[in-house]
Amino acid sequence: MRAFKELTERISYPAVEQEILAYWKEHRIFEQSITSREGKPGFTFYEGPPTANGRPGIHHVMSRTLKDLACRYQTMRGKQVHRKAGWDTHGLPVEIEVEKELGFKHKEDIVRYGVAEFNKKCRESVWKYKADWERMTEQMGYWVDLTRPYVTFENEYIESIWWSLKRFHDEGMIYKGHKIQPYCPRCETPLSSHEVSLGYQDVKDQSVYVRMRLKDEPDTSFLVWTTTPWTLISNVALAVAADVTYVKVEQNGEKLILAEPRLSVLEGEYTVLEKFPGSALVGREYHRIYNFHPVTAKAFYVVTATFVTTEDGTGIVHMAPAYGEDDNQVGKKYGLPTIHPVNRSGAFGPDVPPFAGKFVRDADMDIIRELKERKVLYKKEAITHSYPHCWRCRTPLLYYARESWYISTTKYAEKMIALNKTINWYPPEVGEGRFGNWLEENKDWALSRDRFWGTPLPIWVCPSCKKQKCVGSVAELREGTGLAEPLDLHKPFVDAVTFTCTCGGTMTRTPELIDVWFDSGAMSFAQWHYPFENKELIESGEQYPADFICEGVDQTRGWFYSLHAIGTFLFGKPAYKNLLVNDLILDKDGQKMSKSKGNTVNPFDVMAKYGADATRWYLVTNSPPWRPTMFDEEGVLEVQRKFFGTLVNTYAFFAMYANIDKVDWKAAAVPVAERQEIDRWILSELQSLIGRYTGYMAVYDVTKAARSISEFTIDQLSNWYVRRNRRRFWKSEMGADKRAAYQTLYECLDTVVKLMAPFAPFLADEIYRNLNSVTGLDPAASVHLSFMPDADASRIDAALEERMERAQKIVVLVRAMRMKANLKVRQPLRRIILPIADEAGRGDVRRMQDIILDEINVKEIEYVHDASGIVRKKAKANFKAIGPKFGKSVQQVAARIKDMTGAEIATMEQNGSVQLASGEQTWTVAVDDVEIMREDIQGWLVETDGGLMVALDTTLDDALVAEGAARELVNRIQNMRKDAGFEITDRIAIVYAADAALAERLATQERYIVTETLAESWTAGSPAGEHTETLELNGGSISIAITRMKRG
RNA sequence: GGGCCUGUAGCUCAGGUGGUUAGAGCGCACGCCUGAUAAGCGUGAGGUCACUAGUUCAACUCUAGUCAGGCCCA
Repeated sequence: MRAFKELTERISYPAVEQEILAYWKEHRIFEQSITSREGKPGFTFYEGPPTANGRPGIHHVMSRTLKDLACRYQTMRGKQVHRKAGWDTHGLPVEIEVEKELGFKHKEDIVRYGVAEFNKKCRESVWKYKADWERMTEQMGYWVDLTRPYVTFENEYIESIWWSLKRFHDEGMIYKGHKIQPYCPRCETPLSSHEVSLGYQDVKDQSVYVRMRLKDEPDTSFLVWTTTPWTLISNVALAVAADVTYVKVEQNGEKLILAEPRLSVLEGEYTVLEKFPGSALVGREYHRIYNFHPVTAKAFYVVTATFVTTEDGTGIVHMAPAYGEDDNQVGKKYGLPTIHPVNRSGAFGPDVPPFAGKFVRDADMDIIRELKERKVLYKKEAITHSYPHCWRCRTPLLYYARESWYISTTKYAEKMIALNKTINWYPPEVGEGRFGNWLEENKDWALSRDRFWGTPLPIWVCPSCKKQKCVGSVAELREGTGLAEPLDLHKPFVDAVTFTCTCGGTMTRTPELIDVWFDSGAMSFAQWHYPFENKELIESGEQYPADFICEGVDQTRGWFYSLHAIGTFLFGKPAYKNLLVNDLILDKDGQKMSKSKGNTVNPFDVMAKYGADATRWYLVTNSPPWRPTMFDEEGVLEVQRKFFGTLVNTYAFFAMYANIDKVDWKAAAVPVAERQEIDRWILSELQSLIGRYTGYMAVYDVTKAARSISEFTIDQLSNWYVRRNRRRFWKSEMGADKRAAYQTLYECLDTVVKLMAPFAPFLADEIYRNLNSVTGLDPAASVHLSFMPDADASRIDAALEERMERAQKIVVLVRAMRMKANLKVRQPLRRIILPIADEAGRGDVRRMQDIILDEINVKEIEYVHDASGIVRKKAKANFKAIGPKFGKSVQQVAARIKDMTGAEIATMEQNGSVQLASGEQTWTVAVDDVEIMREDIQGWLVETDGGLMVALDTTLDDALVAEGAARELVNRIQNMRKDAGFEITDRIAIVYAADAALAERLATQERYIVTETLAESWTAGSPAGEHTETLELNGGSISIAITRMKRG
């Protein structure tokens, strides 16, 4: 017969995990977890593709744990869960990496170097940290098919994207337009709004207050504030708020106009001359402060605008329509001219001679100096504000009017909003609030990028008739001329292809690429090369939509949006049904992790130290995933010690005795009804646990699901069931009772391990296989191939659970009293007294009596009747009941209830209600309106908990004292045995010398002492030898010597 | 400036359809157990449930506002 593997709590988790990984690999458990569910309902999961040219961090372990556990859980529920890995391979991050490598500073460097060669480098660079990613994925136990991933740069993937773009194009959803766009001068490309959102940073800028002199009022100036001095060169108007009060003040001989609430910006003394509303300023003209550009339209006057606030600045906002969305709107409204003297790399052109060739933000200081010399500058002030930066190269963005291709997402924003309401967001507020609001304010998707490494925008344009052709497949591309082989759908190869236009012109491809977010958002179908292959998969609904996706909250406007926007348009359905959001991982002090702060956590280190399971368990249980998690290594250690340690210990206890007893697992199960009450109790608790767990998992509350497992394991299974039942396992004869104990504990372990398997896949499998490889009760080769148990309501005995809880409470109360009376548990006591009136209540406790008495080392329970008069009772108002009943007078009633006499309480208990009079008033108070507190028993040590009361008889007689002393002595002798290094089976001889009184006392306990310590003799004499000790016991003194008997 | 979230014990977090003794773990103090034993367990101290107003017989819980922190967007 095979024996259970005897784990110890000194198990090396990382080492066990390595063994399990090898086992999984050898037996292809992951593959089996999918193939074994062939023909079963599917659970569709989409992997959000990471970029493999950055190192994986601890936050990736977080989101991958969540993804993994959801998929493992569904597999164990019998679903077939395909998980295709994916890699995001295009875009600026890759280009920037290569540019750095090649030492490039500007975009032209790439053109000089050669686009073909550059893209070849990008294609290689993408995989820079692939090995790290794969190692992390494997080690943490993230099951995903890495052998057949989707890769966004592959021709098939791009072809699918092109197919989708053609759908957009054919329906007139793609247009070319001008908009103010965030633009990265270093990368020389506009950024989409979701890219911008990735790069907000606090920066220190110089803000300036400048004077703009009124044309018709000498010595009077508008005081204007801006944080971007370089845009002053392009100023064409000023904006004020119509309904804000403005003032004209005199200061040092000049007059200034500004908003009244902003007077605090003035330096020094001033006198207010006039007050007027902003509307009074409309149309007033001023002298421009720079004259580089002639203008033809009317300009340099005051307008009103709603976005002007008095939060900062002066309440007078300078307008440069080329450089701001608001400014642009105002410019359009009033027909203002646009002055745009900045080139593609963000430098001033030759039309601004003093600053020509200078990067605009670098020109700020020069401009300020120059304005100061001309006395235009009133003052300057450093301000720190949040400003968007390029999400990759960290260059501050500029806002320009630029030409770009757009997708008209606004045309179907309503549909996106409607479909979003069908998606289950966890937590819901991200979907309703953050994502919902984003959809409500939907703007057209700026699709194009002026870069090199990415999916080319497959639109060809005829230069003569402007006709557009969108290519939607490779076959279509081949209809053109100039396509090189082998096929590569990237620049510059696709640029070489031309088509002959119906007008006879030669159509060439528009040079832009598309936003990488479109790449990843297209994965729902492009991962299957739809519609060129796998048409069925998508159209049958098997792989679209996803049942589940899970990423960081930063993806709200990124991947969550692009999936949704593309899916809604193409398929008219949402791309996913359930979405679990996870938030940031901070360091243990709540600081954001960053390389510069040096507070990042290396996932490999943590896993090497504590194992993947503990790391995963910690990340999931520490706080709900959608809340920021503070990562503290101490916490991982605690998981290991508390939960894993207890579980392993419980298993080890089971394995040790099961091996000794050679339990026959083929024997029929002892019917649950015939098992001891405590067995039925833990099995009932187990079913309740399954029920709770399943409920939590159904709503992706993985934190509560996992916490409920460890609470059960630690508090109920280990600290109560096992502790209370140890003796049953020691008992030598194997009977029905012992078998029941084994079967009960086995079932608990087996079930707990299944429940925890999605979270801690290694340890769960270790224990599962240790159990089932011996018993053969569950034949799966791995817990991950087995099935999740369902809660069996018929096995839940709520009354029993309640009884046990009561017993546990009584134990706690007695322990507290022992503590107060300074009576250690080793000292047996005569009795506790429980005032319980009704026979049913007494019966409940009686059924738990043995457990209670044994646990607290007390001889008996005495039940007293409340009416016996020794129990002093107090009444307390039950506000929930009397609140609605008495309304405003509730406080008076409550006060009266508090003063109820013993007689009144007795009357009420007898009749069900009682009349209470107070002053003029009389109320009828029913039993349910009142909580009866047992307060005291005359002359007894008492503890209460709610309605429960326990009194402890602390009187000691000689017999009890003797028993206590014997127990104490046994303990000391056992410790001496241990210190002496004796085997637990060694026999010993004891020689003792004690005070007369003590000796007499111990004489009655000789038999007990001898049995417990495996002593063959207990002799009065002169203790001597190697193992001798003297101790104080019950005020007496005793010396003891122990010697090991010869074996034989 | 807007949206969403958070603010409960020294720390990390629970909780409550509003009901008068607000919970756990860690840490701390004290102690216990010992045939799961380089583990385990208990008892205790520790909280004006961020602040202010309102609704209510009753607010830590609901409402409004304020303050602080986080994320996202301007």
